[in-house]
Amino acid sequence: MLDNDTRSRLLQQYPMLRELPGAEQESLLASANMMQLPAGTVVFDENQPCQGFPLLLSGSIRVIKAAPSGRELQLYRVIPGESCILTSSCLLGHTRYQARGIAEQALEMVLLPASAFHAMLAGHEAFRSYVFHLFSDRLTDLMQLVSAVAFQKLDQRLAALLISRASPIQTTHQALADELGSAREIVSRLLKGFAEQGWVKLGREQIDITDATALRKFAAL
Amino acid sequence: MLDNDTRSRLLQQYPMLRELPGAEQESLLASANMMQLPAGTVVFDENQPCQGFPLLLSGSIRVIKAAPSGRELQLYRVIPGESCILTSSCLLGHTRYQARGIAEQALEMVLLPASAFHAMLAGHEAFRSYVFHLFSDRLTDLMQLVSAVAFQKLDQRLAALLISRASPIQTTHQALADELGSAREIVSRLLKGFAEQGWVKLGREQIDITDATALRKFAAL
DNA sequence: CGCCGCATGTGATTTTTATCACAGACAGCA
DNA sequence: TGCTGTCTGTGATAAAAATCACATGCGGCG
Repeated sequence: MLDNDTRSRLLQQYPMLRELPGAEQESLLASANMMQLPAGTVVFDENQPCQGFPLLLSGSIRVIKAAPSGRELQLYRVIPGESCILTSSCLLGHTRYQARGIAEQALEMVLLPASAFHAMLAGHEAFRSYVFHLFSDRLTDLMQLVSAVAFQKLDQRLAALLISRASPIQTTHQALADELGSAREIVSRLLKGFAEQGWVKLGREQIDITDATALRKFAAL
Repeated sequence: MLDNDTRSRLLQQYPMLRELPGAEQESLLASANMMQLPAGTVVFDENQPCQGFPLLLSGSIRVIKAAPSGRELQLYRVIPGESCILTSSCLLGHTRYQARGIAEQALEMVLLPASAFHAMLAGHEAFRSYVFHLFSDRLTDLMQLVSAVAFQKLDQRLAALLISRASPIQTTHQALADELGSAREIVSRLLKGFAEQGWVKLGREQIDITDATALRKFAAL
């Protein structure tokens, strides 16, 4: 059961819900639950069965693969409005999660029970189309990622990662390494190289991009 | 327009089509086209717009990412009954292909026009469910692949590839390398190692697995 | 048979990434 | 102010892969 404020935020983030007939919308929201999770929470984990369909209101989820060695690689990030396609996949295929989801910041999300998810999918074009597009986008992302991991050198991937963020990038080298699936020392050394080229300026937990053009060019090839 | 033989093969490979009401089925099949392509044909390529939805009757398609260097990596293989999810993704997202599809053997396939695909998706639960499951399976595959490429050593990946095939494996080292996204020499050397362990016996364009258990164990970890 | 094209073996070398092992540095806090 | 935990820099080394450069060899075909 959701309060009015939550409802309106939900409808704002997920416009497709607005297309539901009123009664339907009512029963859907009645069956949903609000959840709040602190940053760092493992939202779901590999091999775990799937609870329901999450609709993110605030915060973000890093979806990662963890290697036994402790290294990890980010598959993608879920932001409000996007929901988590991996969950759809689990719910549809009745399989288990194949990755881990970690709350990057504190999360607010609404959890739709599996039954509601299936009903929505069966009954509502808007919802269906939303889920299809999610799938489609993720598939594209993942194919890009595979290709990058297989064929690109780490320096290029790092450069691409940097330019994908707004300039004073506040993060640790370890976090960047985790996103790229590499080790912290490597990232540190590469960043040092970039700094020597005058492309970035390094500080503690901060990276300023000073020559985005050069970085971009380097990332492209 | 399809002949009767093609129709019956289609319905056999794609049982979900049988669930369509007769008239519907009729119009669908009327709009479809039969295609035959020789082995080696590039069925679709990166950055190309999408023609329609393929239903494979025989043969198989290797879906790959090609690096500028000439190296390539197989993302997955499409076999009859499976269709090509990448195409769905294109049709749904109105984007272009993000990979290349190559006919591994001669293909027979039926091409559904985009309009028919959309109509089916909107109108028929069976078809929808079919497409959703395809998406779901591919997503799982791709996540596995990313993880393998990022974290596993080539020898393990090669071992896994070998045990996934029926024993006298008829292929070239180059083809294996292309599937793994690596170079021929590496595969040759690794195979030699496996042979020295007594796990396989090597011949020209042929690999016999002599100790599947050991290979499997090695692949697992 | 002899030749040609592809498939494979292999050494040498380089590049890239990972690992290990610390040292210094900074920030917040007691 | 001094301590502590985290973040970062760096050298040394190892490991894995890629690259280059040929040699060898098999098989089919003219």
